[in-house]
Amino acid sequence: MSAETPKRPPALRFGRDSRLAQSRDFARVRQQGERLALGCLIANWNKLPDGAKPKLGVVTSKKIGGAPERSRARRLLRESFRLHQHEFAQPVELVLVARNSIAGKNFADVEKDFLAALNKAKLLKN
RNA sequence: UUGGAAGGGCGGAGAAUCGCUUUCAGCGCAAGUUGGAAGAGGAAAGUCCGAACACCAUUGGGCGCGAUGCCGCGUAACUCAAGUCCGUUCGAUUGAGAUACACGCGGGCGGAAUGAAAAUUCCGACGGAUAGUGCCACAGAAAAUUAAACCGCCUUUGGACGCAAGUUCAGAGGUAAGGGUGAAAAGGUGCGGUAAGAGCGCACCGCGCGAAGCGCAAGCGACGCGGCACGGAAAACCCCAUCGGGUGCAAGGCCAAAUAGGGAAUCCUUGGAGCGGCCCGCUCCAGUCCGCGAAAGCAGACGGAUUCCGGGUAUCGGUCGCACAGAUAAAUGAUUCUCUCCGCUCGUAAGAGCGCAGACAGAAUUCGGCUUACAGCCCUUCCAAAACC
RNA sequence: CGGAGCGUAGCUCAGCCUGGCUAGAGCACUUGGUUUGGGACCAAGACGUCGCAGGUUCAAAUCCUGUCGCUCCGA
Repeated sequence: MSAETPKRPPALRFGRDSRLAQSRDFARVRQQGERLALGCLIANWNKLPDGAKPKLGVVTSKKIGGAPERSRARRLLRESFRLHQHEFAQPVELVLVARNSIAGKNFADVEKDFLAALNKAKLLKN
């Protein structure tokens, strides 16, 4: 993970243990965690102790559109998290809520909003 | 060739890297890791019908409720049997049985449009109005029980006027041909008939009843009889016949260990908390047992069912293999390259450039149907226009 | 998976059950009056594919069928 082993970057995996799966996990993060709205998403997060794995949950409500739009929004947000999961300053439980404006956006736009939100929340390393 | 209508079909291809779900194989005590294979649709949608499947209820019948309502044929999941080919494709075997008052096809009958007709096209919730109750606004004399006299027509009585023919006023009666109202006025046309009229009589048409014959049937119907009785509407209530028990995979099951919470047992022993200055004591909790009642999990659920070979007590191993999405805060994604389709621009052309393969849309127990959405392309038939032969 | 309701003028609703009358009410809008001017008030006016399509009927906002959209509820 440190800069001294740049030859083999850490694996960008996103398995079951990187996801929030239960309703009470979502409720805990959204009630007790911190919150920030920016661009096409709303971020809720709860800091975890060092050494834990970061976890992600995505909420796509019916307001976004039909099932294809909701699935696409979820996949784009999840991919953004997957590609940048090792850049967190501290492990967090993160719940991303998609807003209406995400419909029709491509991956680059969504990734930009994702990084901007995390920067503003001071969750990234740099 | 272009445009339109109807019907049917397709709904990009190949590759690289990083990921996800399922599964197989290898390595590893395990966590895991490496490699292979597979991974959204014609509508997966709406949830509008029906079926399967599961559980609950159930002697039988009645009432009620709902659905269906011309005739014939056909069709799924499913079940059974045979076979074990094909290898991933264009197409993942064949045969038989079974169900549908889902639906499809064909036919009959009815209606509408076009037409001189024949006919063609389209549409039809297509049992019953003589089982009963109720309704038919406005207009009109009258709107359904024996129909009904506003104008008119005819006969006639009385009065007035007039030489008379006759005119007019009032009344009595006949009359449904004509006018007028209406969506609809109680058969139509013609001839006879009559004071005037009238199925009053006759012919044809229509209607009703019967019927040889034809057709699997719905039904058609030569011919005969009847003077005509039967308005509309059951998508008003209703009657008749047929069918339907209810709930739905969040159905319905299972769960080693452990648990929020709960119940039981027990104060013998142990720990903790409270009352108390301390001990004894008392109370509570945990420890013990029970337990799917919440979360989580397994399974239902997407299948190697079956055959053959070898050994065995159960059964195990191998082989062939009709299988070939199986998620659960819910996989099927991200980035990039090449090709092709289509559109636009430039160009005589070859071609070049631009446009995110660009529409509707994401499986959730399974199957069949219906309906709705849909960029672009292809095929068939028909119609119209233009060009050519 | 199952159930219930709604769609009528720019907005909020009535009328639908039991078909016919001019599709109506309030707010909003326009014009005129009143006032020094505005508001309020008075008078007049305009505003409707009754969500869409088809059917039944002489006649449909109303009855029936299909369809589209929206809202809510239960496990």
